[in-house]
Amino acid sequence: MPVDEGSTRWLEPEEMHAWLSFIAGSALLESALDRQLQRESGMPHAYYQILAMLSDAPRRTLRMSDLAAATQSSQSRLSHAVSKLEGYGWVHRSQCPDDRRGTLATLTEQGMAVLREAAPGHVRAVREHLFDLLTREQVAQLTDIWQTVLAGMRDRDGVVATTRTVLGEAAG
Amino acid sequence: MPVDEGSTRWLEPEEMHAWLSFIAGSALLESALDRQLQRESGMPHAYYQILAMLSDAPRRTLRMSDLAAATQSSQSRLSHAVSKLEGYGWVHRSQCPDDRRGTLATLTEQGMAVLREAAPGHVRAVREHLFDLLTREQVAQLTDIWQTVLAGMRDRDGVVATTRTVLGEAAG
DNA sequence: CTCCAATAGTTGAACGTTCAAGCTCCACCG
DNA sequence: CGGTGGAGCTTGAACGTTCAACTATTGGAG
Repeated sequence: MPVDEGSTRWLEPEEMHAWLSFIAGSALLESALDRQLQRESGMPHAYYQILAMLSDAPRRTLRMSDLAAATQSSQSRLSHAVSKLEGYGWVHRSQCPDDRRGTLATLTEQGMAVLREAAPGHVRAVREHLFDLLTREQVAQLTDIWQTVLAGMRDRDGVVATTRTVLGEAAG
Repeated sequence: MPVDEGSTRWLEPEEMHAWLSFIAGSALLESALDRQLQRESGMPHAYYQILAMLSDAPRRTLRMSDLAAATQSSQSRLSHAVSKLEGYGWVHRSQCPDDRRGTLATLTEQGMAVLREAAPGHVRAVREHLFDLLTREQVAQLTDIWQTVLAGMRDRDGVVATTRTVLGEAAG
């Protein structure tokens, strides 16, 4: 229940325009990517990200909590997702040696193969809908903007969001 | 099923960094907004957007298809959502006079009241997580980037995405 | 005028996510 | 060393979205 009344700093026209542009653009972009992946590889973008992060990790293995942080998903969401991926045979769960509460998720050979199949189409879509439309400068600006937002999150919520390193071309 | 092999233009390091930053930042931002709205006003961000768009329309009324375009949602998604909102008494459906296939959605007084209650907290969250962290210049860059993306979508898919005008301070 | 493709909207089932609860195990304090 | 708070993960139900039908209506083309 909002308390405010009177003291609200509404968005200024330029901010409102920026906000509507971002909301609209990013929603359409995300749904385009989701549809492309669903159509050509039978998985949502979120699952692709899980596979991609795993593919880039040492031994293609990550602890559930690290994988959750790397994909910006809740533990619950990740747990459900990995169950599904495990059902497909794309990911394998095992017990964490040093911490018996822990679970390790490993990308299987089959999962790797699926990812390799999916990657080119996905990258093409990302290019087509985003990077091929932007200048080098805009790419740099995009990075700065979202790094700033991420830094803000970290300051607020205490350290989270361990945006993993490169991930390279997911299917190297 | 991807065809490619060999000819894929992978993302360059700067693009990869931009991509991961954007994906992570926007996901965390969106989920922060969703949680704030759910907690303080009992509705997801998508529903807020529907109410906001209606509040800004003449007679607080929009045709379903226009409302769908304005909120970047599929007709199906909107139809389900409006059913829910109608159940709460926040939106009212009526038949379109000029086109008997059409349906009009109108924001009720009660819906307007709920939106007015929700708006300050939502705007505060948007500021806190985004605009208060960015410079004026970055706000302008953000706008340009996403307008470019939207233009790309329109070129590709043929005209869609009628990003409505201002929407003002949703609760004027 | 009659057809017929296209447009507008809805519906139900399948899917993925959130939320709250629960379980196991670790860590640390006394 | 027993106890307790918290971390790590999972589960099931509720929720919102997608997908694929399906109905009803419109706007031409012949």
